[in-house]
Amino acid sequence: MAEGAARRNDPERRQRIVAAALDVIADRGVSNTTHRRIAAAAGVPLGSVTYYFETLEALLTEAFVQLAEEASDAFRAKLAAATDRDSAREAVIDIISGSVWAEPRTLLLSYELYAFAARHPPVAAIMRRWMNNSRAALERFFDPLTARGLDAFVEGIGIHNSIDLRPLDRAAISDLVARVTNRQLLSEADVHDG
Amino acid sequence: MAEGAARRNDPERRQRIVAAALDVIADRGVSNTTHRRIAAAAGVPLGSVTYYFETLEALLTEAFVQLAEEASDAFRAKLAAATDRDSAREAVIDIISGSVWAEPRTLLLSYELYAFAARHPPVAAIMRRWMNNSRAALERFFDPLTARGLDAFVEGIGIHNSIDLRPLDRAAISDLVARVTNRQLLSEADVHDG
DNA sequence: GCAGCATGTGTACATTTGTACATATCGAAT
DNA sequence: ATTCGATATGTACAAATGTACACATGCTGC
Repeated sequence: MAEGAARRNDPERRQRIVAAALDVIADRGVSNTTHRRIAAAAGVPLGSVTYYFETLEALLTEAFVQLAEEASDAFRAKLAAATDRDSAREAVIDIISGSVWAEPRTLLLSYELYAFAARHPPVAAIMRRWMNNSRAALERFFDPLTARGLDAFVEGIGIHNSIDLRPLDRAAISDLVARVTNRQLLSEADVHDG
Repeated sequence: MAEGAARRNDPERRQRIVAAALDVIADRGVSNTTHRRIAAAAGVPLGSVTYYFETLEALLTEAFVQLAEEASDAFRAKLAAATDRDSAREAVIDIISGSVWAEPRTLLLSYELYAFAARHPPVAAIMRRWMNNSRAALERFFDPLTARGLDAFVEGIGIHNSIDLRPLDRAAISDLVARVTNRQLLSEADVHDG
C-alpha cells in the first residue's frame, strides 16, 4: 500500500544488481566490469541491467555510493559503542587491525572507489561526507586535529598493511594510536566528552 | 658502439609511449585507457604501440612500475638531504604538504596504481619495494615502528587532503608528525643516527 | 474479467577494442 | 653497394562492448 512499493515478483532485483556490480568490481576491477558480467553475477539477463540503470556509469556510481555509505556506517557504528577516550582508542585500533576496514575486499574496492571518485564528483561528495562523519564520530572524544590525524592513520595503515607482507600487529598499532592521541594536551585544551 | 644502443632515428619512442600511457591514465583512468588513446597522446601511430609492447597490460604494468620507482626515488631523495632527526621531520612534512606526494596528478595515479597492483603481482612487488625503501630512508633517523607510522601517515594524510575541501595546513601536519615521532622514547630506546 | 502499466527479457547493431600482420624504411656491417 | 635485421606503420578483423528496442508477462485497480 505504500507508494511505489512491491513492484513485482522480484522487488530486490535492483539492489541485487548493485551488489553484483560491487562483486564484479572487486574481482575484476572497474576496467573489466561490464553489463554482461554484472548480469551474470546477479543472475539476471542483460536486459535487466539496462532496464534499471540508464548507463553503466550510473550503475557504478550507485554501487560506489552504496559502498561508501556502508563503510561510513560501519565506522560510525563501531565508534558509537565507545563511551570514553580509552574505548574510542580501542575502537580505532579495531577498525585498523581488521574487523571493519582491513578486509581485503573492502580495501580493494576502496582503491577502485578513490580512482572512480576522482572523476565523478557525486561520488567524491559522498566520500567527503563519509570523511566528515568519521571525524565527527571521533570528535566526540578527541579534538579536531587529533580526529583528522586518526582518520588519516586508519587510511594509511590500512593500505600499507594490505600491501605489506608482515602487517603491523595490534600492539604496534596501539602504540602508534596512543602517540597520536596522547599528545593532544601539548597544544590543545581538553575537549567535550562524556 | 654499446651493445644495443641507438636503435634508429627515434630512440626514445618507447619511453615516450610509457609516459603517454601515464598521461592517459591520469586523465581518463585505466578503464578508459586504450592503445589508440596512448598512441595519440604519444604522437605515434597505433602500430608503434603494439610494436613495443606485447599487450596493453604489459604496457600499463611498465608504466606503473615506472611511476612507483619515480615516486620512490623522489621520496628517498628528499630524505637523503636530511642530516638529523629534525631535518628528517621537516622533509616528511614537505613530502606530505605538497612538494612531492600531494600533486593531484600523482595522487590520482597512485589510486589507479593501487587498484592495478592488487591484480598484478609484479606491480605489487614494486610497491612493496617502494615501501621498504621509504622505511629504510626513514630508519636512518627513526626506529622501525616510527618509520612505519610516518610512512602510513604520509599516505593517509595525502589522500585525505586531496579529498578534503580544507586540507590540513603545514602547522597542523607538523604537529601530527611531532606526535608520531616524539613519543618513541616511551617504549623504545634510542636509535642509530649520525 | 479486463485494461493499463511497470516489470522483465532476448535480440540486434553500430562502435570500440586488442591484436595480427604485410609491408615499408632505415642503419650498420661487410 | 648490398644485405640483413631492427624499427616503423597502415590496415584489417574478430571479439566484446554499451545501448536501443520490440516484445512478453504478470500485478493492480476497477
